[in-house]
Parts: sequence; structure tokens; C-alpha cells
Amino acid sequence: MNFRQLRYFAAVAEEENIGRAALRLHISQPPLTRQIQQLEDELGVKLLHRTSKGVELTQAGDTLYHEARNILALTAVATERTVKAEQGHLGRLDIAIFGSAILGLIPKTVLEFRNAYPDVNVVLHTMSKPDQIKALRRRQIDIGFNRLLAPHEDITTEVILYEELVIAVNENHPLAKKKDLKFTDLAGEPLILFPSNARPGFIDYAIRICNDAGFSPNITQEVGDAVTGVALVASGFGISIVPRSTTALSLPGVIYRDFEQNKDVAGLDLSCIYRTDNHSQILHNFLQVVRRYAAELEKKS
Amino acid sequence: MNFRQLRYFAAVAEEENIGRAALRLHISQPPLTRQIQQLEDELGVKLLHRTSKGVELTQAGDTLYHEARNILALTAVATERTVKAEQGHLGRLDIAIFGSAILGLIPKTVLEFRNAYPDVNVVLHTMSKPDQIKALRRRQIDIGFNRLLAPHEDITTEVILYEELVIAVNENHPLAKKKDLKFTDLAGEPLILFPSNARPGFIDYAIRICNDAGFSPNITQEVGDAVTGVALVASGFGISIVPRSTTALSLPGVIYRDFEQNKDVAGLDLSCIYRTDNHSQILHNFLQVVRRYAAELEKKS
DNA sequence: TCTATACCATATAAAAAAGGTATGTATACG
DNA sequence: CGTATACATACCTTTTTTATATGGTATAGA
Repeated sequence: MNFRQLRYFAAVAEEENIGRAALRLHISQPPLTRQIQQLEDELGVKLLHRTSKGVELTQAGDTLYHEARNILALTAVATERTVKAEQGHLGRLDIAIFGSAILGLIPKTVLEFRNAYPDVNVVLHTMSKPDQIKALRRRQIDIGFNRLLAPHEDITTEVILYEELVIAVNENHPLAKKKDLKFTDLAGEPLILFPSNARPGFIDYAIRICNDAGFSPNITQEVGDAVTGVALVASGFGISIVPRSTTALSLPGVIYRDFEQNKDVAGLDLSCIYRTDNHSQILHNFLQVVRRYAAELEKKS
Repeated sequence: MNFRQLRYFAAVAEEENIGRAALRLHISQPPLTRQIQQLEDELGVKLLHRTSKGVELTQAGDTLYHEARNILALTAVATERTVKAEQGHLGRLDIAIFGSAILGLIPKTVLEFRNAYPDVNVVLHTMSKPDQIKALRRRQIDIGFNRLLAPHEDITTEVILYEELVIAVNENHPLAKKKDLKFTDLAGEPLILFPSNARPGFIDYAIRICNDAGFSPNITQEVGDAVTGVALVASGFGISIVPRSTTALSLPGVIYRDFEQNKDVAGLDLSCIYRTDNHSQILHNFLQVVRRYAAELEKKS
């Protein structure tokens, strides 16, 4: 059995007349007769009653006709889906994010991507930095988002955006009133930093930039994620340095303040990582959405 | 696209190696390479990444692989179902019955047929005699059951069984005590007959056989079906003549009595009708079940 | 760095399949 | 009783598919 025979048979079934079906198929009548005969021989089943005015389906023929329509329709869908898959409109994208990355760019990007590519199944995984690298190599994820990423041989690191650091203080804290906030004003202040569960991370980076500024930070608390950290600021446990995207999280009593001459204060990257040898069109499409969205953010600021 | 290409591609996808797949398919490697290339060209889609150790599926290739498996499986099922349909194991059978035929042979036959041919969809239609003929001609039904059928040119009438007539009387009625019941004993008795909604029917037949016996029947009541008729007998409205199969219906106060020398009293056929040109295997299989069951009944009596 | 090996790709000739034309056969219809 | 219509068959041509032989490329090991 082959597609041609099914296609031919469906035409004959619909026309109930071999000659007319042949006309419709743009072939002559004898080859069509032969193809139907071959189909019957191969199945060992009479599909048509030959009458003087044409043919009519036997019960077996009727059954096969419905099956054939089904198969032919499915085949059309199959090619369609294959082409869609090639264009990155169909498939699956596994994205790794880190805890506090739920804020800001990532959720909006993912949302936009899902709208643009509704047939791509997007799966989000929360993963630490080293786990993201491992999962990429194991091909468990296609792309990961993180900060302060070290370069790897087989993995491309692409900086999506650079975020300035801002300070989160309780509204009752003296620094909340002070203008022209400088980085060195943090000396001696009780610092709350996150995340504490991925090393090397923001904390190590914060220590380094404090040292560069000429003082040792007084880290009183390490927490796992931004929400907890800012919550502690709200409760008056101390102050915190956070990337600007965290300001999307507004808690009562918490005030975010820019540093004076922010350009001089070191900022923080948000990067994504993916296997350099991953030429998936889906990944490519997703990266385009990310880049476009990041460029928009850049323009606004 | 054709089945061969899908079959070949599925093998390549599973082996991840064209040479090995060719071995499995019992063809040499170059034609397989070419078939895959043609498939790719036709779809305009790269299905495989060629590597040094073999091939691996692209996202499009993976998509097509799953579709291909689906189509191939469906095709196998299609041939299976077509053969089953030819053997009368798959399809639909529309049966027409008349009101009181719910008793006796028909339900048991249908049940047995459904057990033997579970993939045949049996649909029962309640229909009067002329409607059955019409529905047969319109191919709305495949077979009808009825009594006292006139012959038709295009329709085969097959007597399934011949039922003797018995009398249904109330236990308090004088005839209930009388032995050696003769047909002429019915003269003057109030008769309840059915069905009243299909002419010519049993009623006309009853009038005729009474006339033949030398008296005019005293028909006091015509009702639509056996259940109502026998219920009236139970209530003492009169007596009734019924085919023996009706005795399956036992109501309090109703006694069924045979006629003496029953052979002489005319009986009643139960026949089935079907289009003479209907060579459906399903119908054939159903008729076999009916005949076997009728033969069993015959043997018992 | 060279060679052996294991792949996939290409070229060509033979075999198989599909298509076309002409003709045959059966049935309905005027 | 001939004509028209529809499917079947015979025979030849064209296209498609396969196998064999050969070439090219990347990897592994000496």
C-alpha cells in the first residue's frame, strides 16, 4: 500500500466512477483501474462493486475510504508540523532561571515569546548557576539566565543587560534622608545580601567592590532570594544592595535609592548561557525576543 | 512523500545511522541516503545533522519522526480494519423490529450477534411493516422483522419460524377450565387483538381464519401491542389469540391455552426481510445467527 | 603526521513501477 | 439491435527505485 493508492482510491470512492476519478486525478483511466486492482489484491479484499454506471463501495471499501481520508489528512498535518518545527514554531524550550529572576525581564520575555510562538512548549526550571551549566551540557535545558557568569569553552555567554546597583533602605533609616548617596556611605552599615546558596555569587562580588572602595562590608545576613532580603530591609534588619530590577518589588517601608554618579559604581550583568553548538531555531527565536526586549529596556533608561 | 520514505526515515531516526538503518531495511546504503535527501528536498527541511559517527535528528526531524510513527501505525490499523470489515466483523447493522417483537427470538438473537461480532454497531429501529419496506429500499435499514409479509420484487422474505396460535384467557373465564379447546369455541367471545396500527396485520388475518372456521369474530378491542392486549385480558376485558412467543409475557390472572389439534389451526410466521441485492457480509453473518437460533427453538418444541 | 576505519555522498546501470494509447467486453438505453 | 458508457486488458514508454562501484571527509590510533 502507498499514498498514491490511497489518494487514488479516495478519489474513486468520492466519484463512484473510475473514469471520472481518473479525470480528476489527471491520469488516464486504465492506470487508475490497475492501481485499485493492485490495492485490492494486496489487501486481499474487494473494495468496489463494479456496476454498469460506475462503481460502489463495499463495506470494506467504505471502511478503507474513511481510514484513507484520515491517513491523508494526518500526512498533510505532518508536513505542516515538520515545517513549523524547522522554523522554530513548534517544539519545546527548557529555560533555567535563578530564584529572584522571577522579577523583571525574564517573565515578560517568556510571556512575549509564548504569545509569538504558541505551539512551543516553554518549561521553566529554577536552577543554581553550576546546575545550569551541568543541565546545559546534559541537554536538559536549552538556555539559562544568571549573573556574574564565568566563561566556558562550549557555552556561549551573552550579556542581556547591565543593571546598576541601587540601595534598599528602611524609610526610618538615616540613609533614607541623605542626599548624594555615595558607595562609601555603606561602610559599617549592616548589610543583607543574597543569594546565599550559589557561590561564587553576588555576595562575593559585593565584598570585592566594597574592598575596592576602601572598606570591609558588614554583612549581617545572607538570604536565599531577593524577596526575603527586601522583606528583612522592610523589618529594619539592615540595608541591602540590589540590582535595579529588584525595585519592581515594592514592600511597605522599603525605599530604593540610587547612588550618586552611578556610572562609577560597578553594576551587575544579567546574562544568558546556551550551548554554542545549539543551532535550534527555537532557541534562536527566543534569543531574538530577549534581545529585542532588552534593547527596549535600554532605550527607556 | 510516500510510505517508503516515512518507513525509511523512521528506521534512520531510530538507528541514528544511515548504514545501519539500510541494513535493517535490507537495502544498501546509497538508496537510503537518497530517499532521505529526497524527503528533505520535498519538505524543504533539514531532517538530519550529519556527523562523523552517524546522523542525529534536527527538531524538525524529531517532529517528523513522531508523525511518521503515527501514520505508519494508523496505516497498519487501516488494513486490519478493512479486512475485518470485509469479513463482516466491523461496521453497522440497522435492524427494524415491530412493537411486540421485543419478546422472544429477536432480543436473544441480537444479543448473541453482538457477542460474536463486538465491533459491529447494531442499531434497532421500531417500524411498522410498510415503513420497513420503505426503509429497506432507502437503505436506511439492512433487515426487518415482521409477520404476514407480502412478497416484493426486490426484497427477500425469509420465514424464520412458524408460531402456533394460543389463546390468552383470564383465569376466571369459563374457557380457562374447558379441556379440548377448539377454535370454534371462540365464536361470540369478546376478542382483543393487536396490533391495530399496522394494516394489513394480525387482526385482518384473525378475521379471515375465523370466517374460515365458520363464524364472525366479536372484536371488542384493538390495541397497539401485545403487552397492552394481554393486560386487558388480565383485567377481564375479554380473551385474545396470540402467537406462542407472547406466552413469555406472564401477567397475573392470565392463562395461556393451546388449541386442540393445533396443527389444523392456522399459525403465524415470523419472517425477516432484506434487500435481495444486499450481499453485505454483516447481514449474512447476522442471518446465520438468526437461523441457528431459530433451528434451536424448532428442535426444542 | 600518517594511515586505517567508519561514515555519508555521488555516479551509473539494471530492475521495477507507473503511466499512456489502443482495444476488448459488458450493460443500459433509445 | 445498434450505440453509448464504463470498466478491464494488452502492450509499450517513461519514470522511479535499487544495487554496485567509487569518491570524499572526519576521527582514532600508531
